[in-house]
Amino acid sequence: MGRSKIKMEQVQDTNTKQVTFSKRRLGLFKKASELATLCNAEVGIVVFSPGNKPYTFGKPNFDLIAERFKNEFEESDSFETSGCSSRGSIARQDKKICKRLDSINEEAEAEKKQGEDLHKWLESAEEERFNKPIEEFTLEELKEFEAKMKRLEGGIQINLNNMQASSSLLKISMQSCK
Amino acid sequence: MGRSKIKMEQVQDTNTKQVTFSKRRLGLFKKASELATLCNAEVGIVVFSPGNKPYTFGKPNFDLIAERFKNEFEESDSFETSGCSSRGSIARQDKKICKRLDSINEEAEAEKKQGEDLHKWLESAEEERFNKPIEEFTLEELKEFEAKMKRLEGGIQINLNNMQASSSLLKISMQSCK
DNA sequence: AACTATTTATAAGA
DNA sequence: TTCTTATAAATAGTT
Repeated sequence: MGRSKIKMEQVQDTNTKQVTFSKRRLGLFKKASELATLCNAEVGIVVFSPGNKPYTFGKPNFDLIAERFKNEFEESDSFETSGCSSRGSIARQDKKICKRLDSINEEAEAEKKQGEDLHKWLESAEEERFNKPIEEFTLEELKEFEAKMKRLEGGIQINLNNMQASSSLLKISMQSCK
Repeated sequence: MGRSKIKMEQVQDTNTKQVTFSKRRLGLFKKASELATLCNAEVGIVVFSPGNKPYTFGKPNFDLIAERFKNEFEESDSFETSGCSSRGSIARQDKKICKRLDSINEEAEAEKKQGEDLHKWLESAEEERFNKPIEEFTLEELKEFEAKMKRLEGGIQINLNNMQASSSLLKISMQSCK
C-alpha cells in the first residue's frame, strides 16, 4: 500500500520498522474505531511494540461489561469489601465466588442438551480460525475437527488459559473505557 | 473505501450492517496480523458484534498477549491508550475486581491440581499426543474429556446472558491447539 | 512530518 | 450469498 509492495515479513531496518509500526498501529486503531462506530460493536486491542511498549485501544460499552461483572461480584458479596486487600479475605471471597459460579454452572449445565455445548465450542473455534460459518461444515469435517481438538497439545492448559484470558479481557475492558 | 464514501455513524440497515461488520472485522484482523508480522509486534484483539457475539484475534496467540498485558498492566499505569478511554487511573473498585480475578486464576491453578483423574489422563494424553492417534482413546475417555470441557466453559460463563465471554475463551483455548 | 505513487480495503452492485 | 469493481483509504518510499 504505498510506493511499492513489500514482502510480508519482519522489516529489517530498525528505523523503518519503527516508522511502519507507528503508522500501522494508528491505522489499526482507526479501523477498530470505525468498526465499532459503524457496526455498534465493541472492540478492545492491545499491542506490544517491538520495543515492548504496550498500547491499547478500546471502544464503547466495555465499561458496561465490566459493570456487569462487577455487579456479579457484588451480589455474591455477602462479605465485606473494604478489607479486600488482605490476602486471606480475598481467598475467602473467592471461595464463595467460586461456589456461586459452581452452582450457576450446575444450573446451566442441567438445562443444556449435550450436543449443544460441543457445537458452540466447535463453532467458536472455527470462527477464530477462518470465520467459516459452522453451517458450512459437513458432519465429517466437524468430527475431524473435534478429534483434532481432543488430541491437541496443551489440552491440559485449557482451564488456565481460559481463566487467565478471562480476567485479562476484563482488565482490558475496564482500562479502556472506564 | 468503496463505491461511495459513507458517513461515520452506525449503519442503519441491519443487513448492510452485518455485511459491513463481517468485512471490516476480517480487515481489522488482517491489519493486525500484518502489523504483528512486519514489526515483530504482539497483538491481541477482542470484538463483540452487535449481536454480542465475541471474536478474538491474537498473535502469537491471544492468551499470551492477554497474560502479558495483565502483568504489564499491574506494574505500571502509564499505558498509552486511545479510543473512548478517559482513564487516567483505574477506579479503586476496578482494581479490586482485578485482584479478585487474579485470585480466581489461582483457583484455576488449584482446580487443575484437584481434578486428579482427568488431570492425569490429560497429562498422559499430552505425553502421547504424537504417538497415540485419537482413534485409540476409548469412548469413555473422550466423553470424559468432553464433559470436562463443558464444565469449564460453564464455569467461565458466570453470566452468559450478559456477556458471552465463554465463547471467546474457548476460541482462545483453541488457538493453542493448531 | 508531509507528500504522493501505489497498493489495499471495501461499498455497492451483480 | 458470494463475486466483482469502482472508488475511498492506507501506506512505502520519498522529500
